[in-house]
Amino acid sequence: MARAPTTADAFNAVAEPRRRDILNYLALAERSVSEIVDALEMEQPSVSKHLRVLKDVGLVDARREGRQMLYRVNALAIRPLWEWTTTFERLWRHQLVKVKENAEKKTNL
Amino acid sequence: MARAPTTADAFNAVAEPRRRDILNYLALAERSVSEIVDALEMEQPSVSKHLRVLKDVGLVDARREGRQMLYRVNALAIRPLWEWTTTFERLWRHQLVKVKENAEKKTNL
DNA sequence: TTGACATATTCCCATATGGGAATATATTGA
DNA sequence: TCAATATATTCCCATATGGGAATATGTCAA
Repeated sequence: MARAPTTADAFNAVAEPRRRDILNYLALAERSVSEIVDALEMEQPSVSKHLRVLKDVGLVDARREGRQMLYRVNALAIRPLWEWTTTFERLWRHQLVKVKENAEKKTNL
Repeated sequence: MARAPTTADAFNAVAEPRRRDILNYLALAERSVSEIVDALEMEQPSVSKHLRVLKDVGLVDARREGRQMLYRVNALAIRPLWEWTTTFERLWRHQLVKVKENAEKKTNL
C-alpha cells in the first residue's frame, strides 16, 4: 500500500501548504480562480488542481458565475481537524505550565 | 516535484491515520513500542517506522528504559495545527447559525 | 560470551504525488 | 459561427510512500 490519496480526507488534503494558502485566502471571501492565481502567484492549472482536491474532500464549495467559478471555504469541514487537535489541548497547557515553572525556578536562583 | 515528505512538518505527519491512532493512544500515557503494537494491533516494524516519522517532526519524544523505548506525546507540536484550524472557527460558527435558522424556518411553516 | 527479548532499519513494490507544458472544455459577445 | 476569456484536464516524471519480509542493532541476564 502507498500513502493515502490527498483526497482521502481533510487531514490529507490540508497537508499540502499551497492548499492551506488557498484556504487561508478563501477564508476572507469567496474568490474566482484567477483571483487566487493572482493573489498567491501560482500557475492556473496548479490552482485548479488544488481546488479539485479541496472540493473532493468538501473543504470548498464552488458555483459558476458566467465564465468564472467562484470558490468559498466550507469551514465545517475543517472542524474535525480542530476537534482532533483539541483532544491534546489539556496536555500542551500542562506542558506550558511546566515550562513556566522551570523559568521561575531559574529566576529565583 | 512530488508530494512533500511526511517528515516535512506536523501537518504531513498527522495525515496518516495510523499515526493519529498512535498519538491518540500516547495521549493517555507514556508507552513502550510493544504496548503500542499490542494496543493498536499493528506490526512492530510498522509502529517503529511511524514513530520515527513522529519523532522527526517533534510530535513525540522518546527515552530508553532498559530494552524498551518509551514514547510520549509532545503536545506542543500539535498546537500549530490547532492554531491554524481556529482561524476558521468564526466561519463555521456562522455556518452553524445559518443551519439552525433554516431549521427553525422549516419548523414554523 | 551467548541467547532471548525489544526495537530499528533495509529492501522491495504498487501507488500517488505536484509541477510543467500542452490541450480540452465552457461561456460570452460579436 | 468564431474569437476571446476563464477553468479544467491530461500527460510526463522525479520522488516519496506504507506495508511485508527479512535482518540488523541494542540491552539484559545467566
